[in-house]
Amino acid sequence: MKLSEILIQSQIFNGLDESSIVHLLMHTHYQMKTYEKDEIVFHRNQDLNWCMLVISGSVRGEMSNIDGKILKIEDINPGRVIALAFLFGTNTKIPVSVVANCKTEILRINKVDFLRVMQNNTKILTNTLQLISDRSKFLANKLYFLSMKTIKGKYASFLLEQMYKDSLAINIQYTQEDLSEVFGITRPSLSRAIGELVSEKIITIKGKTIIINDMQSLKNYANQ
Amino acid sequence: MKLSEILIQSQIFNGLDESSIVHLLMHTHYQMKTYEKDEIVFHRNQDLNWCMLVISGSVRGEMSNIDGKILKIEDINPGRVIALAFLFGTNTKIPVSVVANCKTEILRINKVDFLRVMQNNTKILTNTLQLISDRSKFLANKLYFLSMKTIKGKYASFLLEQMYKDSLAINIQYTQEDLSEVFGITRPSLSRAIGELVSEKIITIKGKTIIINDMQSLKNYANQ
DNA sequence: CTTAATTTGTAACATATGTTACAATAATAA
DNA sequence: TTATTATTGTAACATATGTTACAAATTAAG
Repeated sequence: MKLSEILIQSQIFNGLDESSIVHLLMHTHYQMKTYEKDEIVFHRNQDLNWCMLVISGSVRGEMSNIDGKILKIEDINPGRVIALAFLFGTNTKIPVSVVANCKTEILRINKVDFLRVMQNNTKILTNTLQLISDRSKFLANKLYFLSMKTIKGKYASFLLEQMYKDSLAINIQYTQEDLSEVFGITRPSLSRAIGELVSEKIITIKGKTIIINDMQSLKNYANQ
Repeated sequence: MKLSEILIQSQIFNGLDESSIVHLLMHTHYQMKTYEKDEIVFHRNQDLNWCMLVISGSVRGEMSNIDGKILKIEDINPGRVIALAFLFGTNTKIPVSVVANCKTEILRINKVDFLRVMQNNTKILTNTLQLISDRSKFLANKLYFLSMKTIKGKYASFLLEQMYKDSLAINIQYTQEDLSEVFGITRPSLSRAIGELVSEKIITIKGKTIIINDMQSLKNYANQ
């Protein structure tokens, strides 16, 4: 697949046609870089001067502290720019770490070059503005999720988000280990919380399927 | 004080001269609105379609849940735009509530008008980009602060931030009540944590002055 | 199908933080 | 100064979450 064909589907170049993208690439310094599974793309508090677009594979943004506690922020899949929301601030230190989930190809554009492109192209600029704004909202909601909810509340919110078409049976594709990192808690604590929801007869678990028995109580836990 | 004189010092119009600002105002629909102390400017999850610039007074951004838990995000003082980082996203719901700290005057510009102004003025646009980017970083750091640190760690970080010119004596102007809302915890818990830092001889308290006795241990708690 | 690896449940205990209530102290107003 | 209000310290207890360890169950690999 040609690079421009991938870029045409990216968030940041959304709305541009292929010829514009090809033209942009010709006048920009860029390079491709490949990361292996679990390779660190950059560390929290490192300076970042690249606009990095995921071409293939996947990376994750996460925070960890000295005690080994891990908080996974999100996965970043092809077509998305890494740390876009942090790129134009007054200092260049990035507040998250980014790690490759698997073998991943990343397109790197020099930050100054990217700034120039953005200022010359209204579409890219409004895309950027919208993307950063959405990211701020994402972070603010994450803040609420992480510091205002109990573990049962987090799991309840998660289930309600995963619901599809009002069906009360939800198929879960994440392990408890995955979820505990996203919730910023330990795995046994999550397991206990789920066990309590089951013994309160609010949910029933059948393999990878969760059935909601008592929607009202679940919503109360999720406080929504 | 004339409106344009205030705006010239605002973050968003930073770098523009007075005549440009006067010209902008002439071609924009705006209005002034006054809020009394503790009046709600808008609620979490409310739709916002205004660019709101604080002219005088002060408001605070906060989150609260059904159980009455309050998490104060920050104070917003004159010259700053409220919720700027959330204004350009794909949905218009704002993830925080904003409340007036005291009698506050706010300049409201219609969001569509503001978008037009921004697109016609590179300086305002780059200002906006930088401000939103800084806000994202602020939120991400807040996330780390709130979910990766213990209470003692939060207070230690707070003290280290408050240090001025390597002086080991710090003057605190906040009450424990204030701090507990910013830390997202209860006041007695904060008091206990501070008491422990004192009995561990890491800090000494003399009225509103805190003296750091053991910088290394304090930094360990702050994990930095 | 069998074995190995991963995932989950769970128990016993440790620790951090919340809750409530009240006294001690400090700051402010009368 | 005195009275009032705001702030802080603190105790006793409740609850939520972390820690460690291991067995049971499930899934993947040979």
